[in-house]
Amino acid sequence: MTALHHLRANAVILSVADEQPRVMTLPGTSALPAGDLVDDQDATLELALRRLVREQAGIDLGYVEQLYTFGDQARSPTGRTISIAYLALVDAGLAPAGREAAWLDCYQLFPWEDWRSGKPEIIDQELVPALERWVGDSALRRERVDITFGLSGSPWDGARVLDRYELLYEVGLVAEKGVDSGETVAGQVGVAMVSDHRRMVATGLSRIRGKLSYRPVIFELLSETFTLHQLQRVVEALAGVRLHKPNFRRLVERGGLVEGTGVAEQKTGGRPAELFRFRREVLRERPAPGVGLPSAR
Amino acid sequence: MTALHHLRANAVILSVADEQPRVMTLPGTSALPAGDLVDDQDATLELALRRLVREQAGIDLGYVEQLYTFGDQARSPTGRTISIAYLALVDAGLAPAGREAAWLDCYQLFPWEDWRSGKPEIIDQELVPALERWVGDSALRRERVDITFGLSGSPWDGARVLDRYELLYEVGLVAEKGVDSGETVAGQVGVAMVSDHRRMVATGLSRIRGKLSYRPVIFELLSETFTLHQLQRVVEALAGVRLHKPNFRRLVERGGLVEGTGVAEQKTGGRPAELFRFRREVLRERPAPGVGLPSAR
DNA sequence: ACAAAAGTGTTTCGACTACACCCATGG
DNA sequence: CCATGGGTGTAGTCGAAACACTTTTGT
Repeated sequence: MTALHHLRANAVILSVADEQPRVMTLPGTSALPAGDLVDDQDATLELALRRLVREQAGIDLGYVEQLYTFGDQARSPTGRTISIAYLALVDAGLAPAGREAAWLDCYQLFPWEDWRSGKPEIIDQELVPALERWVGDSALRRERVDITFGLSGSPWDGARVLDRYELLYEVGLVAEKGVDSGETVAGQVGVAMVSDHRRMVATGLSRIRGKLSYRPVIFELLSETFTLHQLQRVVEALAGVRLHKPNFRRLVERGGLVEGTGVAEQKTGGRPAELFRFRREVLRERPAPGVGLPSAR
Repeated sequence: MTALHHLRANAVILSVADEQPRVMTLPGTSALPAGDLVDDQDATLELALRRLVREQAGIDLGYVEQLYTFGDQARSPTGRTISIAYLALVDAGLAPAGREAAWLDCYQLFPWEDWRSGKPEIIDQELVPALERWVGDSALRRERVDITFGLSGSPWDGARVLDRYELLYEVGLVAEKGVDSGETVAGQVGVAMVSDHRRMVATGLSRIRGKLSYRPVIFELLSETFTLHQLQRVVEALAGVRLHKPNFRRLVERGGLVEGTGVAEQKTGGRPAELFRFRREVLRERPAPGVGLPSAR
């Protein structure tokens, strides 16, 4: 009656260090922290995940949300594997590294997602030609590629990280496809991860890019106090775009998202900067407080 | 090593008829279509859900997205029950009813969510007094209640359907809590459903209310052509608020979301209205096309 | 005629953008 | 001094909100 299902939990743990978004992996692997959900010692799935990460990586997670449940993998004789993926955000200052945890640069996984120094070359040099071949004269494929990669006059939508990964997967441009199907295609892009872990990271990046503009999640990645410059750099790292400094300052200050502490940070490389902190009251004042990226509408 | 997990899929199937949002249930019950995921005959979980709904309710779903995976229920000796909930939207015109499927008014489940005729009386008459008692002098509870229910000057955020249900659950104001814990509290609100199905519907309503303003999902609930009045009524039904007619028209037309067909609908009760259709090209033009509700930022 | 619903014009308001510019510190 | 980053002013643009109003049908 009830079949055996292999149930796993996976953790996409993100932080930003040195202006790079990065995801936690198990040292020496390209695998996310993950484990079987074998018993019922935890009251909730989220608590099970927290325990799992504590045991595997020695870190107590703060912000955690459920990401997505993946169940489409190749089947095993004992039944389908179901993976419940969670997204966690940690302050780079508190994030461990070394024997227990390693960190992988997200833009090594998705080089086409970092537009901070302009349009990534890989798009026009490698992705577009391959995508064009795949499109052929299919109008459906044409529309999908245009929307997903912002071609033919469509705008680039930073939050479509997952759509882009999935399209590249279908086209055969990412290594996992070759691994899965046994065949290898020339010109694969980005660093691969085991199983469908890169898809999970793409899901996480999509989620947080979308959420930046309507929830103050960004402060989960920063210490208690920070300069506006640091805040801006972290937002830029995640969003993958450069922002206009004077306007960014006003948006977060006038938006009531932060408040000055009166204390100044000295080691800025220039004039000392005031330290700010997240202004919690904003949650009571505005329905959807976030940092507001260009074309968030 | 691997434990037995009871894995189920649940379907929150929404449509709007007679200006009321409603959710599909199995006839004679207050249960969502659901079933065990027992074998691997389906390539993906979503396909398994589609088959399940076809078999149980005799309907082929169109728009489907994964909602959330619930796993916190009371445990059984054979292991935890994991429920993967999906959200589906169907055009009221195509939706069946009768022996195979019944429909339950969403605002019977959540009477406090329908603000189309002003603030629902149940809020001030029943919810607020009970919530105030629960708050006591806890600042944490105070903040949570204020944000969730828009008290003490905080704005009402339509998309927080789930937050509100979960808070009422914790406070003991919804019947499921009594069912689960064996105790009953006086003054429970809204129609209950079996197990955690009402929570799933709340999750679905939250999701779609949030999505209305940045994805053109509303058209999944309408037939091929419609008057702007019909469109507005469906949006209002889901969002639970009245909208300003002239501005609504312009928002969807100038926003490129719809285009006129030149054909007129006669039976409007007044002047004939032009029939419109969804303008698919908007997907190529704008990053996040939606209907734009008041205070969507 | 009048009710009911469709549909248009115009003004105001506020949010975000872009551009130009000044300030304070370290080397 | 000048490089680096901190920080401010202001004008323009665009979309949304509010209000007043006209048009076309059925009864």
